[in-house]
Amino acid sequence: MTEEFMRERLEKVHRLRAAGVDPYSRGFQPTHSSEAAKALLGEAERTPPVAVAGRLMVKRQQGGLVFADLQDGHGRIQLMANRSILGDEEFGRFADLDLGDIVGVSGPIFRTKRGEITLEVNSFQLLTKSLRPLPEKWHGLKDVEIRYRQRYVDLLANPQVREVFRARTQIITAIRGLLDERGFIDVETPVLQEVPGGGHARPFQTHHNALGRDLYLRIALELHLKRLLVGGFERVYEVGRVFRNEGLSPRHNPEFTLMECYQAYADYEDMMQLAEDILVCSAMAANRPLETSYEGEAVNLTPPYRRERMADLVLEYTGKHAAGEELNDLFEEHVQPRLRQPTFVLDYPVEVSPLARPREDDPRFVERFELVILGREYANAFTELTDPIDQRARFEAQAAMRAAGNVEAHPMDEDFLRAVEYGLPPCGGMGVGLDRLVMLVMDQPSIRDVILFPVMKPEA
RNA sequence: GCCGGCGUAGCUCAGCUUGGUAGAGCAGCGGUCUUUUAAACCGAGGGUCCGGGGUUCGAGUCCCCGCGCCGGCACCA
Repeated sequence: MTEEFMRERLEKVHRLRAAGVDPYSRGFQPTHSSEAAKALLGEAERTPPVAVAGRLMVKRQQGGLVFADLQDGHGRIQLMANRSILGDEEFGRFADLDLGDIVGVSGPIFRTKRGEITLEVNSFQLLTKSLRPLPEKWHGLKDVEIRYRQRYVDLLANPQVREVFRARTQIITAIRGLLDERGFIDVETPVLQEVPGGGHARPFQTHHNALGRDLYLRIALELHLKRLLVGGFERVYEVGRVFRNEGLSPRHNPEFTLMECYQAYADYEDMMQLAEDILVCSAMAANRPLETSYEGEAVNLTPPYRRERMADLVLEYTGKHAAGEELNDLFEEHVQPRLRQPTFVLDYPVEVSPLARPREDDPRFVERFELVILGREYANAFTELTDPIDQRARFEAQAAMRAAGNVEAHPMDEDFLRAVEYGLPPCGGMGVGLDRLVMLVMDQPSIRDVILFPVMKPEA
């Protein structure tokens, strides 16, 4: 069927070329978007001619009239071609256009008897001939496999999907704006790294031919950003892709987008404030309310968020006094899934936080928090460890775990230690997984719904 | 990696339990129709039923293997 369909369209392409029409032409200049063209009419009966361009999505022929919906980057506008205006030949050419074709049209805007704001086609130009059939106009494209593999079809067939990705961009732009406004500078650090540090995750390995050595794709942004604080930048951030060689799930894509920021002379209390600001600014950027819901569950993102020490939460939910990795394990198993409203979980065990500053009153714990909403983490931050002697000891402890077979233990990074030995100012830092943030704000159930081209196995 | 569900026309879906060699709507094709809005009406088409094997006189349907997708677990601050 596809073969037959495409053969017919290809024959049409040849016929058009033979008739002197370029089915892949250019030079059409739209004067208005579909939205702007519709807005132009106001209360008037007719406007002067405008030019719009886009893809034909629906066609309805009524004898000497053809109605069609033209979709552009902003929305849709109805077109009406009239045989008695265009003449037989041009009208025939318009009626011969296919769904999926990209066309430029010119003419005045008016209102039909049914009240639909419509462009009366005075002239038109085929810009791009489409060779493949569009998904169904009413049900759209539902098959998730095609939606993810051929996102271009998903985007052109399902307007809500375009809105999600537009919102994603608006959220990230707003977060950048917030940080820029506060004096953070937007930097770029290496994706290809000798030592994949700053987190606990299995890295992707690659190879540089000319250097003749293996490199890793970064799993986090942290260690290079802190080097920049050593260099004298006092507030830095990066929005960047990181890569973790782990399983896939509705919450995990092997590559995802992380925002990390570091602020000299700040601590994790400041980062909590910043986290709240980022959540609020994200919801606003996407035009979503703070009192909202995710997959049907009510959630209120209005600050201030509850703050609880991890040890207190574990005691409350399990009745157990615990410390170290056991505390963290108990928290993750018994507490985190039950934290539904936004909660800052404070003061992690030092054993699971090799880059964070110990609490002065109890060095078994560090000044670290994670922001948990609906059982999921949205931010991870600490008052950074600035003592190079302690940092070296932490790395050595991690190296021992690594030697004992823990592949996710933090690797030794001598250059980072050297930087810290020059002097890292006291600072707070935070990381926010932006994909999951967009999922929350836009109420999307899968990370694949907020990543344009998620990782898939090969077809066939 | 393990467990479960799913895979039928370009798209959205029936048919599978109770085997008898495939159906609808939209899209496409041919025709009628000058203000339509999921938009009509008439007509003729269109399928390696994910792939491979097996059981059977006969498999879209039952069994086995494989592939892909979805979900859960494992993994994953």
